[in-house]
Amino acid sequence: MQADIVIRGLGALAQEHRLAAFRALVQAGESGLSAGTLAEALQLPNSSLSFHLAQLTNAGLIRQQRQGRSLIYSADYAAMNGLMGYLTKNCCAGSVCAADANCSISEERNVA
Amino acid sequence: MQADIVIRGLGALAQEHRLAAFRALVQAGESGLSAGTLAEALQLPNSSLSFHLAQLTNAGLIRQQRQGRSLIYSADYAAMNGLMGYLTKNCCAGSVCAADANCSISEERNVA
DNA sequence: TCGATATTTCTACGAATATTGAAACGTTAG
DNA sequence: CTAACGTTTCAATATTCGTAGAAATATCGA
Repeated sequence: MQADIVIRGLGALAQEHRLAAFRALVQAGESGLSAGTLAEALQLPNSSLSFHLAQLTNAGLIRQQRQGRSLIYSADYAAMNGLMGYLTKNCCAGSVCAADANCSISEERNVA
Repeated sequence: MQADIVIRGLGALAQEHRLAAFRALVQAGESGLSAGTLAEALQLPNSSLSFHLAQLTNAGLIRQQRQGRSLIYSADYAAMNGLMGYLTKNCCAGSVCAADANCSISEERNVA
């Protein structure tokens, strides 16, 4: 995991509606939620939500899958884990979360 | 930890120079680094770095402390841990980073 | 095929962010 | 007190983001 994708992931989550959407998708689990369901849950116009879902998709944090007329979105847990792994390794040197560092991906060494 | 401060924290880290600055401060430990040292390390004009440090400070991720003519910045580990805690609890329901869960799932499955 | 449904893309615009030289501010040394 | 130093704030500008109605695209049922 390199800084570039990490930054996109952080940026994707750093917005009220997107964080809410991602939380909802994480909670929804593998089966995911349709765009319409999410729009209603978050009280957002469809076009606005679509914009945010595109951001999350572009950051690799969620995935899209058509089911009939609906598009079902679901959280990409692996991507989120990668993000957490980077933060744990690079931004938590001092304390609690450093204890979990060896639990994460152990292969990469990002210097830049 | 509420969503609002989490969003500010994520937003603060979601930028190339700020992520680099925060990483450097985490690495520097409790003693921190002066603004000038950071500016040189990151190859940024002082005024640009100052803007980014203000963002990080405003998000509560770093602290400032005067020492002579210099301002020493240092990472606030507790804030970062709070951020990680929120993400772990709210955005990682499914898998590895769920703290208690299996640390061995995605060993080599790192999708960039 | 036609019309309804689900969703995205287009468009436009105000708000927020990033950048950097110049000016201002606090601190220290002489 | 004055000059130099370290840093921030100001000002101006360019870029990106967030929003939401309208138009376009894809799918389904009749």
